[in-house]
Amino acid sequence: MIKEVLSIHGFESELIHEIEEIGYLKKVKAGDFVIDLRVQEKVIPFVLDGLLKVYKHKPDGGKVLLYYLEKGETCAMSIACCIDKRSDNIHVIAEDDSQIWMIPNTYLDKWMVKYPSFDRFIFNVYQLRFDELMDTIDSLVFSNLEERLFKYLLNTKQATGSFEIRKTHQQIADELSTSRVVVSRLLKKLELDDKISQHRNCIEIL
Amino acid sequence: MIKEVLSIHGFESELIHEIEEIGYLKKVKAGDFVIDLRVQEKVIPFVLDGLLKVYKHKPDGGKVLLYYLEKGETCAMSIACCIDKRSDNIHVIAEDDSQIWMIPNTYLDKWMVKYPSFDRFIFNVYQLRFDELMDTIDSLVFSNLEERLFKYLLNTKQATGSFEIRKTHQQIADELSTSRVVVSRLLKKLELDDKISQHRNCIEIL
DNA sequence: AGCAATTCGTAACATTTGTTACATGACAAA
DNA sequence: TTTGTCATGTAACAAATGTTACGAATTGCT
Repeated sequence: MIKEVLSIHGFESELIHEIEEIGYLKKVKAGDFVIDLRVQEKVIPFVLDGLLKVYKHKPDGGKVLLYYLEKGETCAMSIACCIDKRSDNIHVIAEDDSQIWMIPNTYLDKWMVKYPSFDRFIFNVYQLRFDELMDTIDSLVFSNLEERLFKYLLNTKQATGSFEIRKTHQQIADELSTSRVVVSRLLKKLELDDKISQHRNCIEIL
Repeated sequence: MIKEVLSIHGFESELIHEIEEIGYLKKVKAGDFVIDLRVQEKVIPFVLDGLLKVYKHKPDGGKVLLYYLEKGETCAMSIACCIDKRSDNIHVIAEDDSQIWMIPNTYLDKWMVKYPSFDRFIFNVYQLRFDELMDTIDSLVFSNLEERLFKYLLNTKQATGSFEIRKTHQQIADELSTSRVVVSRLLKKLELDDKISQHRNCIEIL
């Protein structure tokens, strides 16, 4: 499983071997905390299977979904935090049951120097997340909530690979950092516009 | 001038030499376009002197300030765009009269492979801008306009090194992607709270 | 069936932000 | 000084978003 996922990135076999040696497997259930960068030890999560969510949050409890982490991906936030030794207000939660290969941060620097493929990989991770953050900013500045909500639904469809999104209005409100009532109101509007259809605990994208 | 600025980053002397050979100086006046990533050729701007602003904008004309570029800094957006060959909706405008060393994008990849210090430098640029984008998202999601405006003023004070901000309400509105009337309203509020004092074309931070 | 908990719909209202219109004051050029 | 332009203040209103409250529908459990 690990070999298969790692080989996608064209890592040297020696690097793959090291990653196998040094990392460890973590299995989580949907909804579990994977990493809380405030308190836990610094590790890089490497998604072997499942789906994770990366949030930015405030001390007081408010939070907003930044992006999904799919199979084979890893988290630029974690890397940024590890390298800077900063404790940013980021946490990672499992969206589905997932398997994650955890790599202690102390090996990052070494591997970047030692393995060109790893250096390249980290660079690409930054590129990818940079793009996503730019899209996020775009939505936040230039879109109203209705558009932002719809983009969120499309994004979730993309990440889960399903036209049916099994979430409550409250959960969606949490991910967009707004209130349940507002989400209900806007979803109703989207439904009237025939962009979605709603069932209990489930939104279908048309 | 170039040598002095480049040496801050601990570049190898051979790299400095290459940068001197291949780049070229561009002088701009306050308000000038430095780069429009939609149309112009791909280059990396390296600020020798002055102050630049990096915007994200929409096709229809709306725009928002992402961050300032100070002396010795360069732009992660430009790099991301160059490497991806993407045309992101980014442009760079001079805040003050500035001198910029322009480096054609074709040398980026080469130098990253050839010079460890350059690879490291690019990596650090990403780190730095990542942080700024995270702060921007933080403000957009968790703050109201008044807070966002005040943070903007503090940020500008930081970048310019002056307690006096010589901008009109309209200019500020453009950078925050809102309207002049709203900015006037909120600045009045900040003035009543003794956080700033206002003069014509000038806001003083207290 | 009866009950409790969850989910969703909706109304009524408050607050924030955006828009339009116009008045006032400052400044510079003639 | 006079005139015209620009920057700011402010009112009145519109639209978007947030909040509180409550009722109806669904689900799961006993």
